[in-house]
Amino acid sequence: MGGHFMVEEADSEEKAKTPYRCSECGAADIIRDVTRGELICSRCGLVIDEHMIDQGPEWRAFTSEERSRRSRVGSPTSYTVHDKGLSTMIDWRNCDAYGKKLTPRRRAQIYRLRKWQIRTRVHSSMDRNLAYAMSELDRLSSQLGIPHGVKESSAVIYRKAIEKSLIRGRSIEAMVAASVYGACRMRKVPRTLDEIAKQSRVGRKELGRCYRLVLRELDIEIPIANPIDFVPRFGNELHLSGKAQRMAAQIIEKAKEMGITAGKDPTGLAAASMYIAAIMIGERRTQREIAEVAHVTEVTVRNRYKELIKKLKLEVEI
DNA sequence: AAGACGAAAGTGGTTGA
DNA sequence: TCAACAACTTTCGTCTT
Repeated sequence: MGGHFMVEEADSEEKAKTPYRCSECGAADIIRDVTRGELICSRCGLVIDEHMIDQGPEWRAFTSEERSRRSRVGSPTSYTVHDKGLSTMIDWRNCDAYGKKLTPRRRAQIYRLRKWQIRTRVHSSMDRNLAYAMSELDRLSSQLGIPHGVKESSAVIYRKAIEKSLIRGRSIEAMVAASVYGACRMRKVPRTLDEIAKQSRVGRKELGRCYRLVLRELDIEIPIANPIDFVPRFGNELHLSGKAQRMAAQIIEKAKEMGITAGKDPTGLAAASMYIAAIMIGERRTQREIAEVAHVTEVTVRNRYKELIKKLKLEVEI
């Protein structure tokens, strides 16, 4: 029993989501792997679309479109150009160059111009910060291999953080890292705190603190970590089939229904259900292999999967 | 010999007084 | 602010395949 439950349903759901069919085998059994930004045929493994992928450092070769998109969030990377082109000052007197009073219409225009000049000046004070932050964001996101969209979200979060002046007294690096973590959670492309901490010069503790601050001060809706989101990434690292991954997802789903997921490490849960699923499908992996990709210990995998089997009444011959 | 198992002690974070 | 607490980790000896 249960060996292939609901696989069909998963299929139709995917079909509804993506119009794609595999050009190799014609199957509509397409898996969307957000982590890698790929659409993959789960039957033959053909990568159908990898356009969502973030190619890491290469993206620095800006297209003009990309440059304009980036200028929305950041500033030029050079420290020297900040004031260039902005050095004209608008006089505060409402007179023209000859000392004549301005017409009301003209005055209104000048008023708007002044306003914008002030605004741009405020911006330029942020620029130094942003310039540094964005280059750090570049580095971090390419090292972590996160997709473009998530990076953009990170930038938006960071900007909000600046506007609320949350950066003061904290390191830029830490706040960038926290923004990235938040964006990953938001976009359901989970990275663990540890993974991010390892790539930045920020300790796990500090990163967690900053993240919580960001969470509290800017009210961003961030979905609670879902173990299922880890499945595709871990699954690919373990070379598990799509079938096994779906099975793991279903086990997690069941566990959630039974309410035994609260307070448990989501990565541990993902690891355990993948262990079970792999065995059920006949693609057994050792606890050690799984523990390694999930960054938890074998003991945790063990404890979780014992609990899952017991509570979910899964019968598995180990 | 590698993998799985579980006990015991330690660690960092949350909670409630 | 502090102690209790639950979850997770580390370590290690034993059992199983």
